[in-house]
Amino acid sequence: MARITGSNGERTAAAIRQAALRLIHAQGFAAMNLRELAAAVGISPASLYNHMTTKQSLLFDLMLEHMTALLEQTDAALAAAGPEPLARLEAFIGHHVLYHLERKREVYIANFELRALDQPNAARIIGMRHDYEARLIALLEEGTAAGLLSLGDARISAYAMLAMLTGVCTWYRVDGRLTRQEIVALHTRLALEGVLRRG
Amino acid sequence: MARITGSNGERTAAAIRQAALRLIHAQGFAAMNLRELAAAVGISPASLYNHMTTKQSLLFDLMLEHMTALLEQTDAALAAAGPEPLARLEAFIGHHVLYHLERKREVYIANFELRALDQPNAARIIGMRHDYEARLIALLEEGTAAGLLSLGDARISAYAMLAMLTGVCTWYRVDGRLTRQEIVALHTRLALEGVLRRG
Amino acid sequence: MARITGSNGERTAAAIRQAALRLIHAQGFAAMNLRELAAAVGISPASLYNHMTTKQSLLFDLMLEHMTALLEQTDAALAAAGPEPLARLEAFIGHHVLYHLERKREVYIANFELRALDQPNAARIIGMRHDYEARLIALLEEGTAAGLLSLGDARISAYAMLAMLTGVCTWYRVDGRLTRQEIVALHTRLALEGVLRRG
Amino acid sequence: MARITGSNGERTAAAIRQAALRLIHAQGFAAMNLRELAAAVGISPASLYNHMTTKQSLLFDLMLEHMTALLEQTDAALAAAGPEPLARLEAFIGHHVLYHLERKREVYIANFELRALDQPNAARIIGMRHDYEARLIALLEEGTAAGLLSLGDARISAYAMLAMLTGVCTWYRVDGRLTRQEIVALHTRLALEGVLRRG
DNA sequence: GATGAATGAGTTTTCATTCAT
DNA sequence: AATGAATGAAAACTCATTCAT
Repeated sequence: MARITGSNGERTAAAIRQAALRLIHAQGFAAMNLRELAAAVGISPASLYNHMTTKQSLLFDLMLEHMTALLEQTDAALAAAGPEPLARLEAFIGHHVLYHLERKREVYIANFELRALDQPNAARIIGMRHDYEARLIALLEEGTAAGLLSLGDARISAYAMLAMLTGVCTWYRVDGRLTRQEIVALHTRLALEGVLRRG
Repeated sequence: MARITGSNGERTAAAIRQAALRLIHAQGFAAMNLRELAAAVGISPASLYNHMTTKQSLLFDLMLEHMTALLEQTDAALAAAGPEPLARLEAFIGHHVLYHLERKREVYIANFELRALDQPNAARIIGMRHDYEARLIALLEEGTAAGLLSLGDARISAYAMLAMLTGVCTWYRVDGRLTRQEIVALHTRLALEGVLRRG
Repeated sequence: MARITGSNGERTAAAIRQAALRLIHAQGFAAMNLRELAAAVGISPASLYNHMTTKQSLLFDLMLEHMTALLEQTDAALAAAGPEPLARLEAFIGHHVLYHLERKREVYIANFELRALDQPNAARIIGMRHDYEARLIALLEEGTAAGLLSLGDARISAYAMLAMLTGVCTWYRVDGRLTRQEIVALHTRLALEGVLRRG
Repeated sequence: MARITGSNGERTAAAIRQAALRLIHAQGFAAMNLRELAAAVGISPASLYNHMTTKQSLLFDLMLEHMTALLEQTDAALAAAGPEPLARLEAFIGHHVLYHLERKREVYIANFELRALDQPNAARIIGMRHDYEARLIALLEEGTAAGLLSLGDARISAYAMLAMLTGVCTWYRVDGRLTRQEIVALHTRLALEGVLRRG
């Protein structure tokens, strides 16, 4: 008999993912233990294994889901932005900041728990991250080619911009002083001013 | 009779600190185990305890030494820069990047292993970090008051700048393509352009 | 679905308690290690922790169970003895000796491992022991008030009697020369003669 | 060059013995560690080994010294008491109580840390203890032969008396309510009444 | 799908002891 | 006689994982 969508099993699996995101973000993957995770979900440690294969695979699944979503949504945002280089760069920045505000835990984990991944898993995530960085580098090069930007070095500039824009994950609080739009605007300016070519 | 300076004891203690920096940076504090650390130093795990009290205190000592040095050296750099707001801001940025290039492991650890500290220890380090951030915020405010800068928000701008400038720790390699001076120059421009007031 | 009574879990827990009594009695709490205990039960050291929280709590549980039983059974024996002071004193002595013959290990542990308990745990057991001593002191005072006993000091006499009567734990063997009844009779006489008032 | 009596070495050795008595009595031999002992004496753990060979031998030496003194002093007390059986029994009891009041820690240790001794050491101390018990058993048998005492069983009576008389170690405080003479008198009566033959 | 019980391998830390100085 | 540093062995306890039910 087929189980209906949102069945107990699926709900438990989702709860595990949510709790894992919270705990890994708060304590780090190595410091999170499965007893805690199980307790946070309200099941026994043994039951966790009905929904995941190993602790390692749980981490990998979380990261993979995040990187996949990030790449897809970024491509969608760029597609919607049209062909103009500056508009595309702004679209990238805007999407990056918004996504990072909304999914700061996934982002943090994907950035800082890479070292906790086994080799094949790590390689896969690193590859996706390179893909992502490549999109920004390409945008910077397009802009430079179009005479709109001026940079010392496209790769290093891209890294610096990503570090800055990703920094929001560190301090953002949903109930903070600034609205998301203000944060996006502020960061867009901070990022763009550093690369715009001046008359 | 006093032991000679540079005795085996002191050398061992220094070797432990160096190895700990390397291992914690590479794997994270929770994932580093004391067997590994001892092996890296060439002593037995038990001998570690002739030079530290607990694993936790080792981490704290490493962080405290770093934050103390960072604050002292920053103050020295600002003192040397004289009174001019822009010169002072540039001095801060330049020192920050250089320090972070040279001590990327300490920096990385101090940023990402805060969660591994016990409460009282964490509070102390967080306090020092606030002191550091406060210096940049003050510089931004001085510059704004002097009509030289224009920012959306001093605190958020400071955070964004620090995130960007600290990002070098992530990818910097001693034998990389760019010289330190190039990296400093590149980041100084990226950071300053975002906040300078335009005619 | 509820687990059946006497399940493996309960049986294991009981086996741990029995083995712990034996080992602590033979070697002392500090000298007993959990490897030995686990081996005696036939499980791995890690499995011990499915049935206890810490080594310390194991000791406390053992002592608490014993003191609770001792107080309850003593009260039952006194209740059964009726109101006559001498009969009550004899009932106390008889019960004390029999209980101590039967549970010599618990008694020994409760007497000599108090120092191994953490402060709050120790205070609780010491309180129960005072309750027990208070019952004998009260009996001695009743007997004195009724003109049946004559003592130098009720408290010291009670301590001396308890020391003597508890001494059986030191040398008693189930297969020894004397029957329990003989041992009880002998000690009742030794104890009573020292306090009876004479014509 | 010969060292003068009371030299530093001897004083340290004596301090170690005193501190060891205190710590073993308070915590038990297995629970006392040599770091603590060294700290109590004010030297380093390594220095302990200039005055003892092993932790085990320290315990044995303490016990041996005590048992030797106990046997010698008992014999002296009996010799002084003359030939009369009751006088000798009283002398034994009086001496036992006084000695146990004065050296309660040695006594306690000798009684309860036997299990911590290695086999050959344990056998030697147990032998001396049997010698001591034999003296009381002999006194009880002499008294019975002389028609002065009446006992159910000389050995068990001796054990019970020793347990009672040794009990003072448990609660005696130098600054307590009763004088030593009162404690001796009280225990002499408690012990004798239980065994005296009645017309 | 859930779980109590079990476990091998590992963790940090302690300990008695040694030894060069 | 004293000690800082070192250490093998062991301690209590934790952890991810398994499995019968």
